Amino acid sequence: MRFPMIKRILAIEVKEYIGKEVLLQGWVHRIRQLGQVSFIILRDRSGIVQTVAEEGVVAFPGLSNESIVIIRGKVSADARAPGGVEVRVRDIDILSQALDTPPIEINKKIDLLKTNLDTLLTFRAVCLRNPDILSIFKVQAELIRAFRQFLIQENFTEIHTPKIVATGTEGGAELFSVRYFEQNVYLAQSPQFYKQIMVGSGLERVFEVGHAYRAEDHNTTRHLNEYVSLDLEMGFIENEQDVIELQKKLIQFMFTEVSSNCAAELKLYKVKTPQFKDIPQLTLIEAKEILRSKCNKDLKEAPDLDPEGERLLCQYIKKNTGEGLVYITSYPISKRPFYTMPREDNPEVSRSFDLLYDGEEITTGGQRIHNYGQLIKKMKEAGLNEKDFDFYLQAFKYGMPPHGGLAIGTERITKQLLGLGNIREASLFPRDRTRVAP
RNA sequence: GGGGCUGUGGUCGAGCGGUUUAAGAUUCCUGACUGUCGAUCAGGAGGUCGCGGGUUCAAAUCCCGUCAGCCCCGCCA
Repeated sequence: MRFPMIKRILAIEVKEYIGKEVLLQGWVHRIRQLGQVSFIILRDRSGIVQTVAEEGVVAFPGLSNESIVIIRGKVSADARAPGGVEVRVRDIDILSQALDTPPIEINKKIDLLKTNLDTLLTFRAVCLRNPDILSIFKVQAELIRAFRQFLIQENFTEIHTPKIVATGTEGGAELFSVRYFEQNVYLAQSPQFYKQIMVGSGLERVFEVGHAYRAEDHNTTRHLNEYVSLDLEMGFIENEQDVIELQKKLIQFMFTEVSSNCAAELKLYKVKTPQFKDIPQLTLIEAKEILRSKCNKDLKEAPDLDPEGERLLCQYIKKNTGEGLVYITSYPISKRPFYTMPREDNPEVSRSFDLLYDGEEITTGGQRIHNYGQLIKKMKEAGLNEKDFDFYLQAFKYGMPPHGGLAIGTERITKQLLGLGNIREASLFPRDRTRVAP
């Protein structure tokens, strides 16, 4: 170590050290060489800062983009520098040299970077260095952090439930099968049963940030076979409206936090968080009627909206109310899992809901059945064997409060917020129909 | 699972039977420039046009197969 006396500072802190000697460590983001003066742009976790080498870069053989360096120099205020401050290079040490030119352009702005998604994913480790691409995951981390903070404030307890399970939530068709010593097990498609059990355990209010696995043969811009689910479940509710009310506050909090803590990242993607007053609610029947009468789309007897219907409906709602989100409620019970609570006044209609955000579903939730006998009956009707679900049914047999919950798709809300074209962009290392590496 | 489409230097792409020695942009290398900030200017490097077969006097271009990828639908977070 050549400069043991000086502590490292970050790029963002340079402006606080005008006139002082500093030590920076980071990546060579870009070199601009002009005759006898060279600009070396340094990148670290806090951002980028300009350094100036008066004698040119020839004094530092081996210096190239992406090499890891230690730069020592004096901070000077200069109106010509970006941000009005720069570091006058005294010395550079190369900690780790980049041996080759990166396959994609790391220092390019996102709107100038024309690289295809497939290439970006193939060179994922390299392309994540691009600050604009990396900022997607700063926003995502903030969404998750805010989700966690809000729920903790609301007295929820964070739980971690198994992803290796013996049975699925709905039966087994969309589950990945895994060899587990001498038996066959599955990857959990949802923490549904476990979070309900934990409501019954006495925690009342629980949440989980965890992976969910879907062995569905889909290949679209909004599906992953492994995704991060933001789940919550709460006891002692009146009905699904209590869950919706909580989620409205939750979503508002998440967006407010991202808006203030990720302002630069949102600006980069030219987006703003939705500034909703109140998220409107439509029953499925009302939604279909709007589509039929206002959007010239007749879904007839369809038990759900199709993707085009979701897009058109959101456009209509935005035009007429300014809201970017909309709840769809009262789905037919036949379209929902067996544990979904039916309405007392109409057992064909469920107390479940979806939340659409700019034309795409980001949440499904609802009230669940808490009556043991009713649950068994529904389970049998769904063709499931109650013996396989004894671990789950125990929670109900000995008394279960009325409860409900929901799940938010992390990659989906990230994609919708940033206006990304493909959900794979919102996953660090996406798992889709064919991609299992990197 | 069904349907549509695309594979051309590191990256992005034009060309879609014959003056094509495969355009252009960007990256990279060399040179010029003491204030760049998508630097600029000059020069240079980099491609058996995904792979295999076929049609033709002639194939990046047409046909078949194959592999890879993208998009839409069903389903869902």
